[in-house]
Amino acid sequence: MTPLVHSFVAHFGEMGSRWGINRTVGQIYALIFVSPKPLCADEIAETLSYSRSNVSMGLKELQSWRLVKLRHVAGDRREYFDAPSDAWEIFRTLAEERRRREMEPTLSMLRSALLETPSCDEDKVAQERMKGMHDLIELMSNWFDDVQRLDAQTLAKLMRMGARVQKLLELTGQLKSGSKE
Amino acid sequence: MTPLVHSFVAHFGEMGSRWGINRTVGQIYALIFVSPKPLCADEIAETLSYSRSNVSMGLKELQSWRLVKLRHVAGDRREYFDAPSDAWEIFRTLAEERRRREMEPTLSMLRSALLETPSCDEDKVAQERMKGMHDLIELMSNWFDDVQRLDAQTLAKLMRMGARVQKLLELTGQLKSGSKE
DNA sequence: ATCAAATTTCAGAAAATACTGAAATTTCGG
DNA sequence: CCGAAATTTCAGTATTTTCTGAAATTTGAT
Repeated sequence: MTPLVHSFVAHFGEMGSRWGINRTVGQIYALIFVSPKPLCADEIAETLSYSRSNVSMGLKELQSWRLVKLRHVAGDRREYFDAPSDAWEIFRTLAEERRRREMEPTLSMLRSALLETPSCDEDKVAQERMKGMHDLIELMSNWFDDVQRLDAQTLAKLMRMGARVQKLLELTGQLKSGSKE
Repeated sequence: MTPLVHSFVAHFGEMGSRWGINRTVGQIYALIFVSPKPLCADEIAETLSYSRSNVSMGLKELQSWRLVKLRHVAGDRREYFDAPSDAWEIFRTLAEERRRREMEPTLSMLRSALLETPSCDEDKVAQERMKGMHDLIELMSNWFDDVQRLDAQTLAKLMRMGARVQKLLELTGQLKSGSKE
């Protein structure tokens, strides 16, 4: 590993826990991400000094996040991995997986909590707050879904507009009020 | 704790680790969030059966995330806590803290990695990939910043538009091409 | 300033998580 | 199918994180 790659890999190892993955998984991903060619488990284990089995589990985890893709090299029985290098694709994948793992379970818990009949004033207040949380999470979740469908270019344009979208929205409001609906 | 509140609290405890906080912290937050009145550390420790010191550390953590606010009750020396109940405010706070904790350190690592002179072809490829990642994170980071400044109403409107924003953008493109710039 | 109530700190125990190596299983070329 | 190469599983160990209780510190009413 060159010093440049080493520092990148080390950083991903350190940040791993904040991102909800562990050190090994973070480092494996970083290594695959910057590698010019697909890597096999042995190379990864060797480079990072982790056991072959640990790397195997890490790769499974990364596949479950859809952050690495399995490749086959002609005339080689081993499995090779590379990572999508398009940042937008990665962002989409992460957003989708996080929604699935971090938002959906809560949404479904909130949905059933909101169906309960409150048994006291305390429950009434609790349900009101849960309702607020539920509605926001649902809104965000649907928004993610919509945004997934935009192409990278449009998405980038939107982001670059940033707060100026507000102006656009005001403008449309005016247009609309003078037309249908 | 009523069964309704209990299930909400338990869920936050379980999800905690996916969200980058621990079980105690998740449960303390959930309890404060749905409580009709501010709670003090003793009440929380009692309700959740955690030690007073654990609750103290959990509250510190929640304060560092700006998810709970310190209150004082007249004629009582103890510290009471409540949580902002406006979902948008919570979202803003979370987005801002996550950016600070999860994106900024990586952005600064990437910035310095990109200043290095690549020592070989491998480094050249690595830097290209890092550049892609850097640019996206920076774009998102700035976008968050912009979005922070929008009021809840505008933000909600934007989200509800979802993918239809694309139409709006196309429209503006047409308008623009017929005007300045 | 005093002192009791409240909070925080921190060392060590408990629990959870990550990691390894050996064994089991799968895979695929012949 | 056979068997070597590759991958996965899993029980046990190591490490990290969380949690507690006792001691130290801070706070604020008197």
